[in-house]
Amino acid sequence: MATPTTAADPQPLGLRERKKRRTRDALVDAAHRLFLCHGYGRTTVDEIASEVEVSQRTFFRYFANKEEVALAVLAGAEEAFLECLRARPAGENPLEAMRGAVREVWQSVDRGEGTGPAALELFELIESTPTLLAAHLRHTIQQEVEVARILAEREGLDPAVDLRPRLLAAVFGTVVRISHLSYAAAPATDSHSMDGMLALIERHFDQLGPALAGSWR
Amino acid sequence: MATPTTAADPQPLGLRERKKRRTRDALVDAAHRLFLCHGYGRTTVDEIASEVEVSQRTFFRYFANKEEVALAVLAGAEEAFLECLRARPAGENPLEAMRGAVREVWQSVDRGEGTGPAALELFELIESTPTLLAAHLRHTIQQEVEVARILAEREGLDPAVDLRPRLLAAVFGTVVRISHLSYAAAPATDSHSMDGMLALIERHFDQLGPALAGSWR
DNA sequence: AACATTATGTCAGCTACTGACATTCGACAA
DNA sequence: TTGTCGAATGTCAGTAGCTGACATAATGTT
Repeated sequence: MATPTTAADPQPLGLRERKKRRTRDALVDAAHRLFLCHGYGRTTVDEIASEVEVSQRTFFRYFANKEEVALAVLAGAEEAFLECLRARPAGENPLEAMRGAVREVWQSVDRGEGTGPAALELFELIESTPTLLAAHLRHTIQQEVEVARILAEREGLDPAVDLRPRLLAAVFGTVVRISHLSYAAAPATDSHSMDGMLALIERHFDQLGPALAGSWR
Repeated sequence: MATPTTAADPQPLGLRERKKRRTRDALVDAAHRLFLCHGYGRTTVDEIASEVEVSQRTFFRYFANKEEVALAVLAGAEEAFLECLRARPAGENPLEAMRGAVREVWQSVDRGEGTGPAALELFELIESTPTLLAAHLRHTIQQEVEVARILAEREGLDPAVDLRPRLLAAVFGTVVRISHLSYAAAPATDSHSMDGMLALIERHFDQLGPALAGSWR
């Protein structure tokens, strides 16, 4: 019965891995607190590190740079989106699949998994911090490349030849981003929920056709 | 006749302004040479400054950061695009106006004004340098906001209410960016000219409708 | 020629980030 | 338990981007 190493049934994580995950989470947490409180620029890496009682050098072993710790939770959500998209039924066309995946992700956020409630504040922080915005946009287009890859595979296309996947992924990303913006910009009136966000995205998608059409009058 | 200050007929620029412009141009030039030769990351600001025989501090009086000197010529092209767009006849619809403005800018580049031939190499440098790419994307969306403002004004719309200008500007920016990418990625075969670039953009725009349509098969 | 403005140089300092090496801590076996 | 190995961490020194403060030099103005 008694295996020498503690059994690996529920979580095959050793003590070591758990500890690493703990300090990583603690760093992200402390960083967010400090960023939201004092601002990104006025928070030094040393402060974040000493908050978790870790050396600065260790911080940079977990995160390549200061931006990464700020965008960490977003990176998680992006990864979740990719997994949802890959798991969408093959019968759906590209647009349906992406809408479905976005819905899934926001609903899981709504249930409090992962990022939690600070998502909105985080968006504002990013938008108002040039460095963060730049890094975030770079991540976004990387995400779009991956999304295009998935879409092309679903449809059996070669992404080097057919540019529709890349194009659709980019347009979709744009719609989501603008939705985020007008969501955050809107006075915190009604429907500040995930349903509100999804409705916004749908609405913007509906405006896409008219926007591309010739005249607007 | 003899005005004390030299007359301001052809160029109202004083000696001071000319000198400033000269050193600024020299800095951009030296920076580009060094970046393309040794890479962005391996070029220090001190090297750029001493190349022009200027102190590092002076460099930072001309450019807020190292990225800015790399993206300077692009910023010029973006400004030119805005001016062209503002000058388009009011009869054109938004899409026509933007296509026309893009055509004008590329044609002026073709005539050797401003950026010149190094445009392609610069794009590759930006795409392959994470920091530069991030900064460039940030500039791009700022540009899109301004474009949306112009479009809204042309059509007499309130950009806070109607999101079509913002949406169209973003989609247009995306199409142009992807066109640049596939232009640079293509083997330097035929039509590596401004006409080729414009044709690419047109082609991608034609694919936009199909890409947004339901199924691709 | 004298003065006001403005660009530049110098210096000191902060912060992000990295390489190298020593140390400590968790994993695993005897 | 003990000992050994590898991984995580700490410490230290150093580079580079960037800024404020002040002195100096160049330019424009009267």
